Amino acid sequence: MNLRERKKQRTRDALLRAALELFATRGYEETTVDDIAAAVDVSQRTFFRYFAGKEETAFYVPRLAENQVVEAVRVRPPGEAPLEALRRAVLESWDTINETIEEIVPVELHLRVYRVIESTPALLAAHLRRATELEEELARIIAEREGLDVDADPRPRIVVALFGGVIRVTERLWSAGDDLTLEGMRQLTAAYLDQVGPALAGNWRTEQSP
Amino acid sequence: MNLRERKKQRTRDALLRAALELFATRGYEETTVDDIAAAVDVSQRTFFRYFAGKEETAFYVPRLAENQVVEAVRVRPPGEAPLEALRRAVLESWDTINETIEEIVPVELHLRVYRVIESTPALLAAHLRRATELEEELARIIAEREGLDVDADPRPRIVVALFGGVIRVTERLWSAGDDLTLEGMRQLTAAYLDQVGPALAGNWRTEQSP
DNA sequence: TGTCAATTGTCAGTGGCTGTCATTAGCCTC
DNA sequence: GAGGCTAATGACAGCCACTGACAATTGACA
Repeated sequence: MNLRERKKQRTRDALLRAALELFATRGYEETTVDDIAAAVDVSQRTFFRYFAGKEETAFYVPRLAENQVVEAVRVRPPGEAPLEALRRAVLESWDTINETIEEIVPVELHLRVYRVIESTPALLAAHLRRATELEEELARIIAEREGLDVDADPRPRIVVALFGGVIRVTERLWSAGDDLTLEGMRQLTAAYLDQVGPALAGNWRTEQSP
Repeated sequence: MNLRERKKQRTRDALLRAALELFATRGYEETTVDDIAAAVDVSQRTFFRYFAGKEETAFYVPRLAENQVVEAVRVRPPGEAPLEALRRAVLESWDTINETIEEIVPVELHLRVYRVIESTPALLAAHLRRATELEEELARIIAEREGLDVDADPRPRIVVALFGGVIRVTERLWSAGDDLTLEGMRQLTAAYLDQVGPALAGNWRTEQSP
């Protein structure tokens, strides 16, 4: 790796870290791109040469996690039912996500930024859009597993929509709660996915939820 | 109603219509607030006194439709299963949405704008965020119907997440297709909601989807 | 070492959006 | 119906995200 390449890498890392640190402490809207650039001592223009926009820095780490989930789903044995495959893939990939994140920024910082994403309208909106793109990708993978055509059979997209919906609900509840650890998120997700069956079964009033 | 009030109403309507017309023909990003203001012959500042932002104009009509759906769910007889109540509420309220829209703008214009929303990243993101807020509201209504506590029992949110997910899928498919009528949307939604059961049932490979 | 190409900084400009203040226009009372 | 009051508007200045263009710098490589 060149000196040039190394320098670029260092600038990129520095910008990313400075941005996330500022978002986590001061808030997203309260942080200007000039602030970030100044923290790393480069021009504002240089920031935009590394990131397409302020948003991109906030979603850099989450994107890594998402990619990992997609890979995990791809690798699931084809015998499993779709929802089961999705369930195992998330829970499993979150067991190893820690290291992936820590290579870039402290996990603790990432979790604080995650909370900022959930509580900042503009970021939440962007997050949800990314999520639907992810769902489309997952639907295609599921369809392929089952030997179906995504555009002809609604079922892959429906299952993925259900799954994605549950994930979003847990994300929101987790970020609003006070157990802001990866383990807490994992448990909440597992618990909610366990409730999918009961939620879709007959009469709720006859049986209490655990 | 005052002359003053009437004038305000006319300005608001004119701004809204001008905005939607421009979005539908030229595109959202290609339309500046100055363009909209100029079309109505008011200052840009005045535009921002009527609407919080450019986005708000794009979502004015959709918000009317959403409110109608929420009301329809509220009014559903408590005997119905949650998912069934949601299903009937949407399909039913879409039967009468036509008139509600036409009071503000031509339905045809609204449908064109809707397509712009789905194909413009920034608008799609905002739309999805609004949708999750709507889902939260629906979850509370469902919970109340069933005599449950939304924050203690995951099932209301899960059902609503599934429902919302299916709606989003159909919205996307509809706007990407070529039958851009309310009736087409209605049928697509009904068809997809009918597939929820099959999608969640056992082995997809044994039974073909209709 | 000198040449070439990539990286960066500077500057100017656009578009969304906000605060401020003076002007205008409808409203209401005497 | 004149005049004072208040709400609506316009004009202006400014912030922030983002982009294009061009010049200056800096690493790469012969």
